[in-house]
Amino acid sequence: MSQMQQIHDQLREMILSLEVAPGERLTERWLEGRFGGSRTPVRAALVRLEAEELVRRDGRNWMVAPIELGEIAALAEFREAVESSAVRLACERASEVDIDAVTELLDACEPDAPREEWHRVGTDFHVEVARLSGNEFLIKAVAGAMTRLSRARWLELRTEQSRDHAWAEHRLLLDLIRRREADAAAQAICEHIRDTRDRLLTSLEEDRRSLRARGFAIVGKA
Amino acid sequence: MSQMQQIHDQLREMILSLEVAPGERLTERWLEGRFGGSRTPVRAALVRLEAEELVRRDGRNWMVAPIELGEIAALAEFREAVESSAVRLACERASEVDIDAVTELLDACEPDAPREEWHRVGTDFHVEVARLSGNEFLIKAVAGAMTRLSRARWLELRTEQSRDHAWAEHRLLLDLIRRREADAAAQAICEHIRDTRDRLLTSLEEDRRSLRARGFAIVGKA
DNA sequence: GATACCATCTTGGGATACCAAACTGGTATC
DNA sequence: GATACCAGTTTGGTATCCCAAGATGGTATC
Repeated sequence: MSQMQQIHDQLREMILSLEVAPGERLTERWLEGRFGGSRTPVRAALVRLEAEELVRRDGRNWMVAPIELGEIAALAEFREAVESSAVRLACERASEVDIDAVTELLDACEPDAPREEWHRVGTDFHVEVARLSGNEFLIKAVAGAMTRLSRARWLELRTEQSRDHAWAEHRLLLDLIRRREADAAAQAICEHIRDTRDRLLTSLEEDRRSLRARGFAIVGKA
Repeated sequence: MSQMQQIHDQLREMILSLEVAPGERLTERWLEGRFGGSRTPVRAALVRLEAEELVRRDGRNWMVAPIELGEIAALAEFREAVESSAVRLACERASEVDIDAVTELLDACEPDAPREEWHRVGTDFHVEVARLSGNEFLIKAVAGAMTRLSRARWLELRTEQSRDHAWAEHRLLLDLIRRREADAAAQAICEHIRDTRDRLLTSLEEDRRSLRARGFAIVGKA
């Protein structure tokens, strides 16, 4: 694999895991030293990450994309559009075995699994459901949206109840798809998305001060 | 503006205007000579265009993205999801003056306007309608989808009737938005999208042979 | 005549050197 | 004391050089 790929993947991981703070400034020379490549692959990686909107230009400089509260509401709206359509198509097209595979994804998450695991599966679930639609554009749109939400979801302090609640919604959704109840499934996912949005916004708004103190740029208002 | 920007914009224009053929191989050194910059900005521009999926890797080489027939059907599905939601939100949120502005966009296109003009307005219309939703993600999704369709739309031989037909559908849609009839408007745009898809696929399938002869890679099947 | 192999050339990947613009800190002047 | 200005430093933008891998074409061998 090329160095550019490696740098891209590593920096991406650092951003998503909040190892580098949202809003933090990045210099090409620091990254050069950090990853041991020269500026050429570093810049290529930055350009790619810019396209994924994980990194942004601030004048002439680079910065890690801040978390924008206003974006979370808009993203929920977008997800409703895309995911409800994906779910409807999934009801028409998904095979039993493919649906079962997604169910197993949920089951694989033990109650005492580490937080990383829950976070990852919570993201992957939506992408995998989108994949049941068979439409590449819907899949990519969902994957992109979940990436954008990833850091906010990580910051959300999740109680065991709210986690169980979300998982119950996931299982309900899969059941509806399996029974090919398109309208109900679409409605279920829309409600789930709105639930998530509300929990995220409440949580971030509450913790905004302390997150700022950790150097995280949480900007805008819901 | 930086050279990278210039090269990016120029090459993008060349691709969208079919000045370079879909599927054509691009070498960094050729672009270097063509645009008068060095390889560094050329490569940065290519990476950006790759992110927009106008350019693609073919092994280690670069190529102009081919036109894929299978993509057109999937894109129509995606557009239905995104644009119908955008239109519904537009019915809730768009101001009269904003709707009027989009109407003027259509009116500005004289019957004897050059083909480029019709093509551009036909694309912009959908983006501007999406803009009425006020949701950045929906706007970007529509803009991206229209970009992906741009070259296929250009290749379509359009009769004056089919052009008038499309324009009538556009006007109908705006009227429905103005009257805040969300369901009807959403249905109208879905029908319009399906009409467009059918016309595109028919046209491309028919002309496939001659387009191939011009060196255009039209791959896959609908 | 076909095929396997080798020299050569092309091409993208990466490293580095240089430049210009922006920022920083300090100083001198009002 | 405030402000305007200047030198030094940092940083991204660009050009260019080197390298390894892959493509090419020609030749020798069977």
